[in-house]
Amino acid sequence: MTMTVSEVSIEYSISMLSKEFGITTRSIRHYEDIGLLSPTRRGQTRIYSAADRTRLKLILRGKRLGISLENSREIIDMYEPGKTNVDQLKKLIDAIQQQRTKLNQQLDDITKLLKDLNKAETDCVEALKSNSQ
Amino acid sequence: MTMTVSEVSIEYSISMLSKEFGITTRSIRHYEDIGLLSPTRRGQTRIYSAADRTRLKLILRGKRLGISLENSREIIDMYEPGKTNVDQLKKLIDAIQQQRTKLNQQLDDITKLLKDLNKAETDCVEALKSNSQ
DNA sequence: TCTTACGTTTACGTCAACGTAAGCTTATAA
DNA sequence: TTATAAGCTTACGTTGACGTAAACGTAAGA
Repeated sequence: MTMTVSEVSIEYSISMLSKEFGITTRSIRHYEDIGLLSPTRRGQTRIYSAADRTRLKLILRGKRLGISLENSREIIDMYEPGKTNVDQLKKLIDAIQQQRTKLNQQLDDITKLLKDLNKAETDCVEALKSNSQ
Repeated sequence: MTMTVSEVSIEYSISMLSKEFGITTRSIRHYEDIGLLSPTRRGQTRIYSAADRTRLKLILRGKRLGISLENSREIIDMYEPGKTNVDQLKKLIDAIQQQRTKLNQQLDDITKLLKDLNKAETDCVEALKSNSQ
């Protein structure tokens, strides 16, 4: 059987993803347990698509921002508005606005913390200088 | 007994702080349990100073950034370099740099997430428009 | 053939960050 | 004076996000 390039889609094993992102396979399976991922199977073995990999990437980005897995699911689902229902769309827009508010708060927190760190560092450097004299 | 204004320092009760920051008194006591706060006492009752309140503020800011209480303690302690030891100072500068790296990563994550949210929102609005026609 | 690597499921364990009583004291308002 | 609010300690419970161990299947290389 022959196969053209267009028929081949990218696939990832669980260990490939765990190595790429520096997490354990247990974590990846856990994300599946709670319905955040649903890779296809070849026999029992999990096969991850490029879309699955992207979802995982989004999950990890959320984690770095202190977003719970549960909330990550909601956020990720925002990107795929397969919901034609008007009420659901309005809810989505509302949720998006809330998330934006939280992110802006984080932005503010980060700039403040960075300023504090700068101050702390110069203080340290000063202390080192006066110590070496 | 008379008292001049300069003798009076600002004090807070535990419930005042819990209301101001929208957290439970249990949380505040928990932060004390693990050594993040150490208010003075009037009898058994906790009395919080302006400095205590600031520490609490920093803790909560850290929480919004997904920083653990343990790490928050370290970060907060960076601001008070009572350490004259050169090694400790160098360690501090190193920790500061690490924290900065993490924060910059978060900054990047946030801008990306905000972009995604904008896209998701316009998609929603579009869907609403085509739905109302 | 045997071991080594990678995959699987099931299930109990753990750690952080509190929640949630229970049972007690003290102060102020009705 | 009673009850209502605010404070306290002690201690067990809970939730999220995995860790860890057991017990097993499958495929490739020495």
